[in-house]
Amino acid sequence: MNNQEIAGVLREIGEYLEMDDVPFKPRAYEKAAEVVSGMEEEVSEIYKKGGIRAIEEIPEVGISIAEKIEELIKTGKLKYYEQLKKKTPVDFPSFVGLEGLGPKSIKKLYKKLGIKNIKDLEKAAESGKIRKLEGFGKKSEEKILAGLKFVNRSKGRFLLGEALPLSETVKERLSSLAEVKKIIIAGSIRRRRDTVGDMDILVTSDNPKPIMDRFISLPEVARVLARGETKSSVKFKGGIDADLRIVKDSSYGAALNYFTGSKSHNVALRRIAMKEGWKLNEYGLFDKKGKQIAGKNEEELYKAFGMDYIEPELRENTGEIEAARAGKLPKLIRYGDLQGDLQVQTEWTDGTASIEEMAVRAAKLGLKYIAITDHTKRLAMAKGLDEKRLHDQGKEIGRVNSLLKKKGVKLTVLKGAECDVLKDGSLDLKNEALAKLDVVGVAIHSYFNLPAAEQTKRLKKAMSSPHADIVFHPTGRLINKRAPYEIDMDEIIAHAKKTKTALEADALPERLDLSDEHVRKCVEAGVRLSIDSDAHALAHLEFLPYGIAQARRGWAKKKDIVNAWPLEKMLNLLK
DNA sequence: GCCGTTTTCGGCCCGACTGTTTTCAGTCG
Repeated sequence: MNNQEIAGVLREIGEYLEMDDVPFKPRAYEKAAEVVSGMEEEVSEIYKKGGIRAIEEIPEVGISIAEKIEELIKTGKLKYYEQLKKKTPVDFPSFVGLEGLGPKSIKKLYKKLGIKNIKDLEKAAESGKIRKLEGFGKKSEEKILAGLKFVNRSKGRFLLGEALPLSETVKERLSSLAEVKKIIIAGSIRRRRDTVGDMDILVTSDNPKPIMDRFISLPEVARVLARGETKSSVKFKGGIDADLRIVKDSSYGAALNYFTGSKSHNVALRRIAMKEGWKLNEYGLFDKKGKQIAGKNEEELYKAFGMDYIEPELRENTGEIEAARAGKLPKLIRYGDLQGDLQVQTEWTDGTASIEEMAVRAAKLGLKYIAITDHTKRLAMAKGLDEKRLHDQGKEIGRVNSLLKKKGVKLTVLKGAECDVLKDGSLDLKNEALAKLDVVGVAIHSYFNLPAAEQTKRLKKAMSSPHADIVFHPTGRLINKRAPYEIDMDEIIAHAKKTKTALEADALPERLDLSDEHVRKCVEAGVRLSIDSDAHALAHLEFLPYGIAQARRGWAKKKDIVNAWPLEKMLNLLK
């Protein structure tokens, strides 16, 4: 049983308990489910290694939930869950994505109309049975029918690479209104999570009405979910939901902090406020007498808590609060800190632009060097380079470098390759060819389904090559499309340290491997990272900030990133 | 049911919006 399945059962138990108005327990199960579903390591593996004791070590999991997880792992079933399900046999997962229906309403619909799943619900709504129910009405029925049309479109999370540009568009459209004083995109987009569930927009104004009017009638809006004086919610045509909140300027910092989250970061701050006898909400930080202590801006807010300013990317309640109190937050790599890009493909293989075009664009973006890393011969589909063509490409790179020099462009093009890792872990090109390159990335493009032990061994062997400088896209995931291949990342990180191989934080928005957690482990282990665009076209060179964002989320500093160093120093850091 | 600078009991974040209500419950983030 995998983490998502375990989390699903825990979440459902929470819903059943909520249904019966059980106090506090629903939140406990919900929190445990959230933690389990967000874990990198399989709980079943943790159990295998350390038994029930190790499961109890998981945050938000105590003895009682640990026992239930143990039963799930051992038998694939859970008696407690089955009893709850027997009592109220509703199919909770089928209701996911339908707004406005929680456990209480679902229970009522089951008790009164025998509705068990979303199909039953649709029938009942269409035949007008719901509007007659006590506590429901005509509007509730209409809302359900309208919601049903969107259920399948809005499942799952969205790529940061989709949500961020859309949020910029919305921001621009609203900024033109004279009533808008400040406008900023908050939420998980501001924290730069690799995927986001929705879009949070914060505006300060003394006259919210015209802003709300404009917001709910934006051309991107498919449906208005709620509309109030200070808060409105819409669903955009692409399926993503967006909330707009409007507060007074004096509450800007508190509101921004509140709407940036994460939820658990906010809860932790509020706990601290409570201990001081203060109150923290989206309008400010208030003392016992209700007098505002802070809230105009975030810097002031954190200062009032005796903390250094915490960058949004760190606000996940994973130690940043303690570090900020102790003055020990890392000085994160900044968005302009990269000097080069070490993974760039061209028309020599599956890219669309020439070496020269890529170089000129990269220089325009302020980079000082790029490595041309086309695919190698095993990837025949992508016209992978053999030793001969790689040699020819080297000559072309020489020509481009002298041309750039003549033109006064201050950028160096490096010779490289994205060398394919064969099934047995050996590399696709001869050592003599690899030895002539400045930068060798190694990458897995085949046999994604090997068992973890074998896949780990395979990649470790590739990393042991004296020429392997960087592991490109080291998890192989495509977000929402392809799971990462099974690999023991802890072992890979340890081997990277031993062999002085860098791991790549791939900046392509649908890849973004490594995850923030991986980055943090690398940083703690002293393993260097490279942040590369993995560009296959000119426009892709602009993806680098997405990679920087994940590195920041993993607490990476400038010195942890090989391509944040000047050219000479960077080359020295490679093997 | 979990957690602990409140540490084995007694707390548990806080507020907006909606719809069906005459004062509030449910849902959401």
